Formats: sequence, C-alpha cells, structure tokens
Amino acid sequence: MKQIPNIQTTKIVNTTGEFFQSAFSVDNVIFGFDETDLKVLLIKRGTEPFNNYWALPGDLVHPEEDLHSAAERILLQLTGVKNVYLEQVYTFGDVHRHPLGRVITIAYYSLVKIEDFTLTPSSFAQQTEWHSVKEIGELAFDHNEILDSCLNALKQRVRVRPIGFELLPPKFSLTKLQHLYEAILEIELDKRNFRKKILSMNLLKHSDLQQEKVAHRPARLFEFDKEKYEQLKKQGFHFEI
Amino acid sequence: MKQIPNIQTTKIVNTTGEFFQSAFSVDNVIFGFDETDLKVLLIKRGTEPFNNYWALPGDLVHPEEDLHSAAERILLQLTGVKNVYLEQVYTFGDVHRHPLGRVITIAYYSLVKIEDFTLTPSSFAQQTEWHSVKEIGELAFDHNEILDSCLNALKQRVRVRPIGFELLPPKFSLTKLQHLYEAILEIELDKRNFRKKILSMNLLKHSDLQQEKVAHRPARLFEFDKEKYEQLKKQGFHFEI
DNA sequence: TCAAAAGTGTTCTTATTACACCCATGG
DNA sequence: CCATGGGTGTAATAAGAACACTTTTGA
Repeated sequence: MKQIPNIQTTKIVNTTGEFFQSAFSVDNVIFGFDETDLKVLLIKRGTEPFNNYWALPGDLVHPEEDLHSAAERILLQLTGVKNVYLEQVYTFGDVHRHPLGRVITIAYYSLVKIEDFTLTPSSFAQQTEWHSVKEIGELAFDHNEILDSCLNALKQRVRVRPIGFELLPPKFSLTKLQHLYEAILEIELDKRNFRKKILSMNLLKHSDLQQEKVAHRPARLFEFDKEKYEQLKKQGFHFEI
Repeated sequence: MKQIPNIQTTKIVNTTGEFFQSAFSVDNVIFGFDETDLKVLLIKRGTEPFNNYWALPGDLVHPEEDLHSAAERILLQLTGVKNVYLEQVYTFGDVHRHPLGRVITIAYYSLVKIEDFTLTPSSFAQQTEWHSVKEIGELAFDHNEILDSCLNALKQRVRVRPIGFELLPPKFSLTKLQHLYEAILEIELDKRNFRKKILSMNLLKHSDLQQEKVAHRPARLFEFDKEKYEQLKKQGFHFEI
C-alpha cells in the first residue's frame, strides 16, 4: 500500500471559476502492546516523495467509502484483522502538508492484539514493522505530528474508557494490564492500589485459568466483561483509572 | 454566506482511472453565553438544498487556506470578531451526508463573548440568530449530529481547560462563572464548594471593581489570569472543575 | 423595610496514597 | 533451595459533599 500512490488529479471549481487540486486521505495509527512496550505499525515507503522513510499506513478515501470504512480497509489490507477498536482523532489540513498537492488527512488510531496476526510484507510497501513509540525517528510527511496527536488522544481516552483491553489477549493477568497502563500513561502504578481499583469496578471476571509453565507463582487470568460494562454505563457508571 | 453555494465540480482521478466528485468544507459551531443559557449561532439557508432550514455556518475550504484559517474566516465574516478561541472537534464524511456530492466537513467550535458584537444580516444568509442549545429544531444536512458532537466536546473540555472564560466578558462575578458551568455541564453546583475550588487554583485575580446599580449586594468582579495559568501549566498544574 | 443575590466555614464522608511480607512455581 | 513475579490489608491523608445564615444594595 502506498501512502498516496501518485498524486490524484483533482479539480474543484468554485463559484468564481477558480480551480484547485484537492483530495482527502485517512491515516491509521495502529497500536499494539507486547509485554512491556506500546508499539505502532509503520510502513517503509517505496516511492517518492519521502522514499525510504517510515510512514503511517494510509490511503486516499474511495469515492463510495465512509471515512471510518477507509480506516478499516487500511487496517485490513495491512494486517488481515477486522472488527477492531478504531477511533477518529484529528484532521490535518495545512496547505503544504503534502508536497504534491492539497491533501488533507483524517487521522485514526486502532488498537489491535499484537499476537492476532503475523506481518507479511505487503506488495505495496517494502517493509511493515512494529516500532516502539519510544523510538520513532523522522517520519514521512507530517506523520510525526499525526502520531503524537494519536498518542495523546490514546493517553487521555485510555484513562476514561475501558479500551486498554483491546490491546491484550482475551485472558490476561492483572500485572499485564498494569504494565499496559504504565506504558501508555508513562507513569508507575502501585500494584496493590491498581488491583484494588480495577477489581472494585467489577468489570473483570476471573476465568478459572492460570498462567502455565512460568518460573514463578502462576497468575490468575481475567477477562473483560463487556456486557457488564454496557449495563453499568447505562446506569451512569463512569470508567476511570 | 451559503453553506455550500452550489455544488462544486470536482474530479478526482485515482490510479485506476475512476472519477469522482469531492470537496471539503468547515462548519463552525459558534457558542455564546447570555446570563443563563448556552447559545449557538445559526443561519437560515436561502438556497436549496435545505432551503429555509437553520444551519451551522460553514463554507468550502479555499485552495490556499488552512482548515483553521477557514474556520476563522467563517467566524469573521459572520460576526466581525477575530482572535477567538477555536478548536477542531471531528470530521464528518459519510458518503451521502451531502445530497449533491461527496463533501466531507471538518467541525470546529468557537467560544465568543456574546456582547462583543451585534448581528447584522449578512448578504449571504437570510437570517443569523442565537439559539439556545436547549431549543434546536431540525437543522440542515447532518448539522444536528455535528452540533451534538461539538456540545459534547465542549462539555468535556470545559472541565479540564480554563476556556469557560472565553464566553464571559473580561470581568465577571463568580456567580456568573458558576452559572456558565451549570449551563454547559447541565448540572447544579454548590455555591460555596464552587467558589472554594475555583479560588484555590489562584487563577482569578480580583479587580477592585464591583457590580453597580444592582438591587442587591454588588458582586466583586474577577479576571482570569492567563499568564499565571501558563506559568502553572509549565509546572504540571492541571485545571479541573 | 423588603427583596434579591453576595458572601462565608465546618463537619462528614469518600477516595487516594503509601507501604512490606509471604506464596507458588520452574529450574 | 533459589530466583521470579503473584498476591494481599491497613493506616494516614487528601479531596469532595452537604449544609444555613449574615451582608449589602436599590427600590
């Protein structure tokens, strides 16, 4: 998949007869979590402009395609996964943000379970790779700015919505969950207080499973109870970490 | 000002040779506050589609214009005011949201001091009027949805950023400020607790002025201390009501 | 002197923080 | 038997909620 395959010919004729080039695209910041680090899926561009730069996956929005669907399509093409948590963040539209024309882009982020798929080199991109958000170099276009805005949005939203679970396998230990919050929020949490708080919400049902084959006391595995959450939300419950 | 003066001729030629019509616009939800009510500035459309419907002020983004600038221009044309608090909220891009073509729109809201200007009928719109957000009928296009999203964004953001002041004159009483929060958040606040909290932040400097000619004990007038806020913010201070 | 809104503290309740040891497992 | 991470409770502190009367002014 190319960022902007090549610049589209676009004409907008306004009432005074002016013409201009324009188009809109969607960029999708795909987040994953692996034990310790928050990661983001980047593709290495194989065409100008910004040839050989790492970039966010994105594409022009198709004529008969909603913005949300475009973001889903990008994700599906790159990872093969569907039905993923996806949220719009911000639209970037500076006149000169794209060197080849007037292209505004709507930024989304997705939260995926990093173990749900293996990356296969796409025919469009030279490379697709998970990068720790702590080690991101200079990206193509204004993608550093876009990534930052999505990271900030995630930081804010993960505290007040039960979306952290989207990054974990269905069954997880409380320690994993704590590490997830610590990685996203870039803070340290107290183990006992964290457990007390998350368990007091009654949103986790403990499966009877445990970790296996670990060289220490095995952790109990929990599941997020989505129905319970929807039910509590109707009653005015407000999630907060 | 017309919403979409008439549908623009737009061609996007993608790599497979398809053509399609597209354009992008900005809609600006302009909020004001008058003593008791949160209001929004609407214009009555004078052209099809949605002739005679109330609509949000908006326009196509010009070729050499940033999105933010477009939102500022719409506000300036309608009200004559500049340097106003303005924030992007969400981009609406459903395929059929505009009956005459593919037009996505980036929603902004502005916070204005309602007494800073008087409305003069614009040459483009039949009518421009403040409407209480509690009494909004059916608007043109998907503007009810856009307004709702901006209202929600305002509700969330006004609690954690000192932006309520943007809706008040430079000098205001604590009771006015309280009523503002009550109107936006749609809750009742305790007078003593509210005062304690807002004053404890040390963001208000009390001018030596008082209300005059009121048939009750005159209120002290306060000013928001923006420099103080910027300074505290650097030290990690977090505004919250 | 009345009506109307301004202004002001204390107590109670709830949430948040800080903190240290024993447990179960695999190697 | 050692190393590793899992699991647990209590006391201190801070934040939030509830609540009623006096003051100042104009009419």
